[in-house]
Amino acid sequence: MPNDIPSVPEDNFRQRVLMSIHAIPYGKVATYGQIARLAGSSRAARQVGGILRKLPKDSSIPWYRVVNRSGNISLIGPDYTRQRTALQDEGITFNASGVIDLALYGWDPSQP
DNA sequence: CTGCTGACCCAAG
DNA sequence: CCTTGGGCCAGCA
Repeated sequence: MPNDIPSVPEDNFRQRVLMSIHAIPYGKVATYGQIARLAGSSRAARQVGGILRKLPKDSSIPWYRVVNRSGNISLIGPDYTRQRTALQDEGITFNASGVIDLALYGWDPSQP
């Protein structure tokens, strides 16, 4: 059983990824794998990052609310700082290792 | 069409 | 805890 979502195959994967990210609530974060799953391709976590890389700067999408499985920011350099600052502005805290506590700030789509 | 790439993830050791 | 190795799959040259 290879796939998760059989229907709506016409939808662009990209569009659904962006939609899923847009649904992340303020003050919460989601992982790349989580977004991939929500977009219908549970194993396309890598692609999520690829899409975000190409994202326009003036996008209304909260790209910074996406982190990797360990609760860490995958970006490097100035981009790392930009994302971290944006998250801290929403009240999200990092531990000494620069890791977000996903049990605390991880988004659970089934919870309002 | 083929091949390489990567803001990832997981299981083993 | 860390390191390896393999898998995945949408873009892009």
